[in-house]
Amino acid sequence: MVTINDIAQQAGVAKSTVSRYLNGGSVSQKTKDKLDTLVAETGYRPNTFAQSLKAKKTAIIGTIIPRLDSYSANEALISIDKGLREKNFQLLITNTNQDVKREIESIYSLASQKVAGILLFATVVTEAHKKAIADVAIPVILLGQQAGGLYSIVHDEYDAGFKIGKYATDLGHKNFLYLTVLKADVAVGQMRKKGVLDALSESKETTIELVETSFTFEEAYEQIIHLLPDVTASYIICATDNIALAVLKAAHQLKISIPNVFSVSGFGGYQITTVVSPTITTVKYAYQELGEIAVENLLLLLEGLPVPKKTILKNKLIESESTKRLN
Amino acid sequence: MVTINDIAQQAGVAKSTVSRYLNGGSVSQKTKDKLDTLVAETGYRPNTFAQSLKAKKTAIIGTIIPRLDSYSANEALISIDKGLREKNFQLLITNTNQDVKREIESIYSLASQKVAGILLFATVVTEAHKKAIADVAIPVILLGQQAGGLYSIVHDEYDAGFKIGKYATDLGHKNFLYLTVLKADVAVGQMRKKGVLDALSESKETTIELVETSFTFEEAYEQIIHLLPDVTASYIICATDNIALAVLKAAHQLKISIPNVFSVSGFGGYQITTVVSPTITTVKYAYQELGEIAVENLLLLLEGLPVPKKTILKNKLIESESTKRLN
DNA sequence: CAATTAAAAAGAACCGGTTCCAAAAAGCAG
DNA sequence: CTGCTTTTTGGAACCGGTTCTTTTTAATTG
Repeated sequence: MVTINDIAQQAGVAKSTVSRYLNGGSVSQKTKDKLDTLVAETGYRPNTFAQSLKAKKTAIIGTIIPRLDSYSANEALISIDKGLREKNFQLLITNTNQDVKREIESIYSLASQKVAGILLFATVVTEAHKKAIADVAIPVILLGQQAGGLYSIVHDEYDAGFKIGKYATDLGHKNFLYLTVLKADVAVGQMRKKGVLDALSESKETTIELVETSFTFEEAYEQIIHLLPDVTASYIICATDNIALAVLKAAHQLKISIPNVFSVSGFGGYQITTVVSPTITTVKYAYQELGEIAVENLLLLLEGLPVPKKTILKNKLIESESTKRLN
Repeated sequence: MVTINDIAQQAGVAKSTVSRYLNGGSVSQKTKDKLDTLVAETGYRPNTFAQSLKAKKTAIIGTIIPRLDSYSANEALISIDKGLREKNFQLLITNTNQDVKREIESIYSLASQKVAGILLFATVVTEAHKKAIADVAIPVILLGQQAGGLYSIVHDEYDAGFKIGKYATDLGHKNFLYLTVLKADVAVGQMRKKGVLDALSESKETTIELVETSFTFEEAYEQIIHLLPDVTASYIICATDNIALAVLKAAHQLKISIPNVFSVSGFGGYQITTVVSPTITTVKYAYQELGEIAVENLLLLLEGLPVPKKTILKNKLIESESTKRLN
């Protein structure tokens, strides 16, 4: 690989001159011409390590995502990528495969790679997270989860849950099955659920059964196909669209008609909810906006400017074919 | 940020001693203990830039993907990520947003970041690609597309197309609509199509109309919803599962019953084809295997070992509910 | 206990850039 | 043509690690 020294030597100038040339400093027309051709010929590109080593910083933003096939993370990543590109930052994506330990590792690992900032799609926020974030002296913004004292951008999970609960009881439903995810997930497992429960409790004589399932489609499907025949509820509230899809498939497999036997709704507003039949009632989250604000805030932090500790994003109920009025 | 010099100074030893300690060289128990606590206290982590600068290489593999929400790329990325992690390599993902110019840029950019190797999910392979790959003296493997002289791992596109064509004519279909993508895409736009056409030509009195559409669901849907009412064919061959999904949605919107009015099939074997109703007949590609082989071959190349220039992956026809026998 | 050997630590050079400062070259006015 | 200013260039130091060589310290042995 050709280095700045090679270029300097071939041009018969000092490497400091080449460096100045590369960075738009004052060089004579003569040496400029000489270096122009030399750089073009050799295809020379500065070693970014050497640059970053000297500069003590990079133009790289690290993102930590739980899964590579997460719809919500991908949607947000698209706008993050776009936003960063406009500001000449590079995006580094790290996958943790939903392993909390790897989330922590990734924070440290990104820090030793001297990324300028970190966007963390956390599943849970433990003390280890807080310690890691404090240890690495790098701006970190949590996405989709919140924790006291840390910068975070979150969806209004409680409101989303409440909207669904209200909507379902307004349709006249009384008996519910709620397919949730592990409680440790504060945003989905707790806030969202609390919204649902609060809304249901405003209506008379409602019952709700809680069953914990998985984020992944396959695991959820396996569980649901066994569970579905015994469901007596008239409305299944799924904690994510993925779970709702699993219910739909299981129902189709078991020849259970939706929404006639029971109504189903999800959370997320994944595009796929509009593609399947029946289309799924859901709450659409502002993933794209999440990404935009994440980039905006992170870049402000990098400049040392003040940024709100917590941003809450609005969502929207999308009424669709998978739910039915009872009264 | 704490550096090796800080550690050395606080421990009262030379930085070379600290380096030796960190890399498992011989150090006395006394200094070992001292450094143990010091490193733990300060949370010291070596600056990877400085390390890579000296080592003149990294343990990072760069991947270039056309879209962040590409199912096929994501499926492959999952196994790539897994494979690399096992070998202690890090994965760096670069998105090009389907911009060929950015594909080329990314190759150079990854090179100046001194990645050990590059996995390129190319959409097309131009001369500029070949030049870039030659310029950067780094192993590059093309995924999903092929080009003379370059390492590549591809799906058997021709065979996939032929399978669908054979299957459809066996069902008794004669009149086809083929929704394809831009011709510049050799793998999908040409090879796959050729397989279909060859299979159809083996059957008597078949007609086929070709219409070019987009890789993205939304664009394809917009086009198809206008086109569908006038379709006279009995079978719509979609060049990707995404397009097939768009046809399904448009049909549902227009109250056209599939497979009764016409049959529909895709290519890819996306999970979602098994979730929708009707489930979609498709050819399932070995994305996971693609990722595994990609990692395996790239690591062999890094060791200077011989690797086949071209690997062709098998695929499998998945017969499903979206297609119907005519005879 | 001195001589020999092994283990541990220190010191310097290097990786490939950037930046600061001093030196050289060029330009300009009197 | 001289002296002064401005522009261009060269040299050295530095970023934070690793590695090689040399020196110091500790252990072993006759």
